[in-house]
Amino acid sequence: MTTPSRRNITIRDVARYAGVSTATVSRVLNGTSPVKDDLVARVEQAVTTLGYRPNAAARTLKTRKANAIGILVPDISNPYFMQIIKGIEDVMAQDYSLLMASSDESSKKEKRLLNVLSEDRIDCLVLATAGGNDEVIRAIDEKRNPVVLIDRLPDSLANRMDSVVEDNFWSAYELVHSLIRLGIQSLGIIHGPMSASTAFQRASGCMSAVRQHAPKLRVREHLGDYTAESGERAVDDFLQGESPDAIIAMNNLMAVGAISRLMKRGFVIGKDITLGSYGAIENYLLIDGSLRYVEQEPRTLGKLAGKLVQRRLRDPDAEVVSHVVKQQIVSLHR
Amino acid sequence: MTTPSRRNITIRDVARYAGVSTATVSRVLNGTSPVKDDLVARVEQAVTTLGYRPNAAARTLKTRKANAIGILVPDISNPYFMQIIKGIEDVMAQDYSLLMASSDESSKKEKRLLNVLSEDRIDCLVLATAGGNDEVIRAIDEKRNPVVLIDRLPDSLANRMDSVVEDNFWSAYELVHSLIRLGIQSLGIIHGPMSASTAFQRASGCMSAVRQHAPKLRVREHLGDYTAESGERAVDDFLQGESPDAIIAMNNLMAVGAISRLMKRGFVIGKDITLGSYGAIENYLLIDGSLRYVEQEPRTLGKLAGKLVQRRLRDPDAEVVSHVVKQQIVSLHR
DNA sequence: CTAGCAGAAGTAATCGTTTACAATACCAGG
DNA sequence: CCTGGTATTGTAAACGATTACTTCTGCTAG
Repeated sequence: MTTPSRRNITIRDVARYAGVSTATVSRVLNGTSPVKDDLVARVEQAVTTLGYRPNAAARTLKTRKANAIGILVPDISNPYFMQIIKGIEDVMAQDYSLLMASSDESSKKEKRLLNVLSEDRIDCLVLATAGGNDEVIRAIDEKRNPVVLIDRLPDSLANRMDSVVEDNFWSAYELVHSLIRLGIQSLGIIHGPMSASTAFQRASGCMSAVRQHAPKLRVREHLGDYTAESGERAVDDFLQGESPDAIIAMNNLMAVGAISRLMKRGFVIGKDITLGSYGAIENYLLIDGSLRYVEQEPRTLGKLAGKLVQRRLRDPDAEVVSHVVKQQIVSLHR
Repeated sequence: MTTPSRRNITIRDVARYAGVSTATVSRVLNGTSPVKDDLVARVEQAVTTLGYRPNAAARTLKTRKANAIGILVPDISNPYFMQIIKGIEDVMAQDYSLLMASSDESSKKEKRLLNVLSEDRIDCLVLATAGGNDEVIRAIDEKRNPVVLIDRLPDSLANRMDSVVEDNFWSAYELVHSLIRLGIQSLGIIHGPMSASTAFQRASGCMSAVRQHAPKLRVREHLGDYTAESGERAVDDFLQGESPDAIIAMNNLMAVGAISRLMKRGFVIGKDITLGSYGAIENYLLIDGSLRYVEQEPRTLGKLAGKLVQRRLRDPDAEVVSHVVKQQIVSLHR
């Protein structure tokens, strides 16, 4: 019905109803200092009968604690980030609300969201940056509230704030290396957008493995943007010429796009062509064919980030921590 | 670094720096009333050099507008709800922050989150309820801020607040009907948890179709909980006895579980057994085999919800709107 | 018997905005 | 040159909590 009855019940109403002062009500509610049992009872009574709920804005204004943490990721519909968020939730959600936003891999949108989030509505920001906002981010971390970087770590921010990232270089290196050991002669690599630090590091890892272990490997590269569509386009691109022995996609979504395109074109994955992916693919167990991928464990990563947040909130001056988590290379067969 | 320099820049600092009153600064910032050009310039100058950001809590306290909307769903990692959120974002995100939370299909957790969200931190709540909190929800809608129900619509809340739901009964009916027309003799149905209104309505639809079109159909039912694991258990359950001609799962995740289990057991979907699902399955195009499902279009649903939110915010006393969107039955073959 | 103190409750200032209201300046008409 | 209006700007009171500080008990120890 959404009826009026505007003007909410305030702590004053409760105080009046219980015949005590607002200070006492506040103390009962927060347990900040002892209150006689009978008064406690009267206050609690009043709270429930009036249906009082404290006003978060007022409390935040006064205490400078928002009891919320912000999470800003490039693509909230990507299961990878979703799992990270779940991980953070695992650790934080009892005491904090999570304010989430998605930049859609756009620096501009990210900037807008960063500005909104830094209007004192959160206590800490967990951020996987789309890139291009290093200055703003640094300013937020220094002036507003601590930032914990996840997944993406631009050089200019490294060691200036807490972070949890993967060993992208190493994992990509190992992934390519493992394909090389299979004896492939040609390889197609689908890169992510170079504005993302992960894409850049993974690309370096790939190239390094090639240089070191198979300098004569015929490599073709396609610059994607971490979306499934760009994975499809990459495959179309590669299949223009002689089809490569193997294709690797530098994130899960592009791998999905690639697989779907390959299957549509009649390839049997793991037989006609070898496929590698940085990151697991949801429901991949449903597919016939084999896949080699870097196992990312985003939920663990999220938990780590959550712990860093807690630590940082507890002690704002603790020294900066940078976690670099190592991944496994996994082979899946059916 | 997270250095101190605590005490943020306030509107007072800006006013002082620009040599005007706080009222003028506020007016420049919000464009609420005309200000002479030179003052505007000086204020803007001050804002940028000082790096001023308004304090959202103070503004919310004063204006009673949080510029945020809350979204509470039973499972934020389910792509279905994720797409709904995307849809809401499409419509709302320019002007509002989205505060999201997941109840994990638990009434208790939902209640806690409802309480937190209703502490005046949002202007409107979009809710897919896990069930069991009808009273609390009604109170929030009446006393705190408007609620728009999505996906789930408990009877006791129908017509009391805005809603966007699917025609669950009809869709489930049609899905079963379409299988019956294939000439199946036996059917396994994997239900969702009856605390969810959708599960109940879908179950009714299924049963009604059976009664009406194939009263002699051998039906077996399994009570799941909308998770993939429960889909797997259901298949195990069904395969204890004589395996049914067809199995349908009443949501996407349970269908994923069922498919995965069936494939593991060597069934070729669409050949050895017919599969139906309420809701599409991400990346299903990757699978060999055919599937018949109810196409849900969650993103559209989210957009509709977003529009209702906007309308409700514009006019709190507008009459209650209930959208019931119809679905298509889709057949997918490979 | 009273000073002193601890415990419990109340008073009122404060957080950073917005905005009703007051004040001021400027200008035209008489 | 004064009056009344309009256009800007300023002053200060809210919004609803928390909390430093004050006040008021009642009790104990000297």
